Amino acid sequence: MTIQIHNTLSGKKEALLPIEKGHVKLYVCGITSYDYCHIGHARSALAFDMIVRYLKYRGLRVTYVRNFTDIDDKIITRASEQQTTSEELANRFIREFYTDMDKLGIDRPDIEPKATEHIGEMIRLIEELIDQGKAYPSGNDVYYIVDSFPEYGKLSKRNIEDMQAGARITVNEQKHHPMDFVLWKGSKPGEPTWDSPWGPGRPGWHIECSAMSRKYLGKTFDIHGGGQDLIFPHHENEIAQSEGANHKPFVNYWIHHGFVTIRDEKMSKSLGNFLTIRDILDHYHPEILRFFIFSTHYRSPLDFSESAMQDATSGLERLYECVAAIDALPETSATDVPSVFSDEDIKHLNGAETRFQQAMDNDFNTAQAQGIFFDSVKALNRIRVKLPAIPRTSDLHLLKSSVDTLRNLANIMGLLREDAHQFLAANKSKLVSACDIDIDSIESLIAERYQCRQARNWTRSDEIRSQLLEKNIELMDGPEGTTWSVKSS
RNA sequence: GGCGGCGUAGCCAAGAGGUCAAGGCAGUGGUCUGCAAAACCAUUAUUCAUCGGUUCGACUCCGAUCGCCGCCUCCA
Repeated sequence: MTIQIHNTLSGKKEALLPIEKGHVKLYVCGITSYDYCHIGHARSALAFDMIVRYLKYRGLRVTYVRNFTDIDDKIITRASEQQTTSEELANRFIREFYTDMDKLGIDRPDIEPKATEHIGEMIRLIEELIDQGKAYPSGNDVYYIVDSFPEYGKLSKRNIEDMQAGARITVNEQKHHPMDFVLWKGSKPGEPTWDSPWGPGRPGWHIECSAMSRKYLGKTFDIHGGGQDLIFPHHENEIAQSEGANHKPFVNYWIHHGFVTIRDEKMSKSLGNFLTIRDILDHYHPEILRFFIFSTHYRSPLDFSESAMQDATSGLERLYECVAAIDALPETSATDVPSVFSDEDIKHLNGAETRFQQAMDNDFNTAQAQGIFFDSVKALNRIRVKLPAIPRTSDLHLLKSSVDTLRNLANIMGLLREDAHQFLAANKSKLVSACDIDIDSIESLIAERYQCRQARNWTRSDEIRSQLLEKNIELMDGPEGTTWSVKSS
């Protein structure tokens, strides 16, 4: 069984066959660093984090490169607005990016090149293109000759004529052809500049990825990824530059993930529906965001809403409740009682990892994989409630090893990493802070109710129950005493 | 206008030419409980936007229609 990946280039799922056996080379377009990251950036980083973890779990070596665009028009504009330099602004938001990524528990890529540290490589690549007659200087700029690359449009499945018919291309007298795109921009006074054979200037956006991927991964590598909006023009232009200069296929598999929407609209600042990662992390545990993001396949659109996050919270808590309950069980016990496992339970639990792999092999279907987690939880809970007061030791072992497997698989999506008991307690205290009552009052009411219950004073006992319920606090009487939780509205 | 994608139960979301259309959330009935909650058991789409076609057989393939979304300008 091989891993199947949906390849944007072919529009089909294809078996992943790395160029170098057992070693996948992956390049992902990272952020342009001029503002705080939003939930869409989180989805991107999370999707590739999951993909890298899964590839590694499947025994592959991965070299993962993700760049920072730290020079570009937006950065220059924002820097001047804030009366700072592009460099300071870009570095500041790279630090903020790391803060967010760390909170989300995202592993660092192996190499994180910055555009400004690879100006030389870009200039060299542009020179190669000019030498081959595929680019031309014009004014202070250098442009790529789109007509020199007959396959232009093969990734985004469009052709030059159709796009011109769209007539949304800004007129630029410097260009010989309206579809030609800039490789090097001559700088205006006051802008950051680098010396080049064409005078002082800075690189165009697309050239950095061609130059940096070639440097770190070679002329042809396995996977290139990014958001769906990058297919055109960014990735199309990268192909034109790289294949134009190298005369070799640039990338074998293109992976593009879908957008995060809010009320079914793409996030944008102009619509005012822009949510930063830190906005969300103020209200939700990072694993809840991860659970939410992985509840939909990475290529589908994902609509953010409070109620969707509420569902994700409930779902993740269900997983953690199960883990916490089994963690609380003793390690060993009597050995001579009969097992409470049914053959079906055993089959279910033992087959979980295989079914997980089948789901994930199929273009990283995390939504389906999550369903398998719940199947395991259901089996685990079913067994747990059947456990006698003194259970069979081998039953305990089987429960605990199944939970280990569950944790191990969930970890690929960055889930179930926390101590289950602590996770639930932390979530509870976060929720209770939104309620009109504090933990001490809850505890003292529970103590009072305990006395009432001892005295079989059910009237007062129920009074306390409903009194707390009004504050959204739900009581649960168990054999070990009364516990409470915050009711999800 | 061009290109791409989507339309599956109250909501979210997998699946895929052929025994029962995953799973989650919500709901209902039951077990448990002094009463509850959680958990467990049972139950909730004769049907996969609509209409045609291919096929022994389609929700899954093809075509058309309707609706929604994205890209074509910076964008994850």
